[in-house]
Amino acid sequence: MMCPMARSPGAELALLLLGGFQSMVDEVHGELASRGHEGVRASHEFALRAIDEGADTATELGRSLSVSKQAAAKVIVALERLGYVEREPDPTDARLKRLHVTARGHDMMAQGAALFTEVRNRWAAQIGAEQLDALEAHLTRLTRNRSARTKDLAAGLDEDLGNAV
Amino acid sequence: MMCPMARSPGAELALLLLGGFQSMVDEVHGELASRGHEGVRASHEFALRAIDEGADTATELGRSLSVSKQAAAKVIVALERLGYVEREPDPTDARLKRLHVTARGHDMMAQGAALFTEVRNRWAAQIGAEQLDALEAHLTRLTRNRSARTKDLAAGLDEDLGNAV
DNA sequence: CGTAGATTGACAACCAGGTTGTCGATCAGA
DNA sequence: TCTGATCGACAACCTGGTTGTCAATCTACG
Repeated sequence: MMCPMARSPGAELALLLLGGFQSMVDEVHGELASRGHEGVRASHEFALRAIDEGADTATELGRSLSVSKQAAAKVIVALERLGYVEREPDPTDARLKRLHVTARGHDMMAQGAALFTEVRNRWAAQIGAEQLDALEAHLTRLTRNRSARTKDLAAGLDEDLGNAV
Repeated sequence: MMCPMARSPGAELALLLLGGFQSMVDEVHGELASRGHEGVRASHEFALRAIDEGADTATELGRSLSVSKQAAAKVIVALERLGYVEREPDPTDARLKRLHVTARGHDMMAQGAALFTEVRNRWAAQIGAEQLDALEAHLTRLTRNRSARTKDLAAGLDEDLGNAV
């Protein structure tokens, strides 16, 4: 009763993976908040990175996040409100509103990346760098098939990616 | 643009962990659906297990899931609708409605556990059993502190556990 | 040209899964 | 017996996603 989900090694592994993810994210967001970036969600970080890497319209962002353009639009207004992106009309295509990451946005991205990597380094120190590399290599291999599947669909929507716990 | 979230090894690790979890869950639920258990969510499996392990009232379930009793009540009606639990008034305490897992519920639990373990075995076959054991041991260690923290709060609510992705 | 079809971003409605607050019914202890 | 705690239900709300629809705009073809 005190130990959640024993009994199935498989389920336990799944929980462990989820727990690891949440552990990292909590850690990073806590530190991020105390460095002037409060209210940041993991999805904000990932969306901001996607924008910075070229997904500079709502529809494009939705595509690269494998999410509807409406959902992408919602995170854009959040990012805008937080001061991480700005939106301005495209001079050559009046339908588009071009996105660009602000200085504050870049600061958040840099700090987030550094914090994630810091957590990763702490893990590496605990279990050994080559062990952590091995762990990553394994996870990459183990999820490659599915990633490929999901990526192929591109704007795929019959995958229920939002069903995590 | 095609490769999501490069640039930060730490963020990549986090994504890898999340991807691993989702990969397992998707796999299991797909198979579960094709075996007569459609509409099952990960939360259903975990809640059902908690109920079976003794959390046989709504409030108790909420406690053992670290969630409000109202949220627990919602998953209970879902489980009831799916035929996995039944609810009947407690003869000795008229406030309580005692929960019990149905035969169908036990079947789902068994199949779910078996499928999770099957996925885990496939992973073990791919990366080696002792490597997988090592991976689990590492994740356990790496998340132990946080788990302990979270567990201590018990009905804690200042942790934003729902912030995954 | 001009028009038919795609595409873009906005809006509304909805759903799932959480939250809080409140409430009546019930139990339990002083 | 009364007072306080607990239980389950209900309502309202938030978040992050979905679909459907729409006017505006581009684009390619006749």
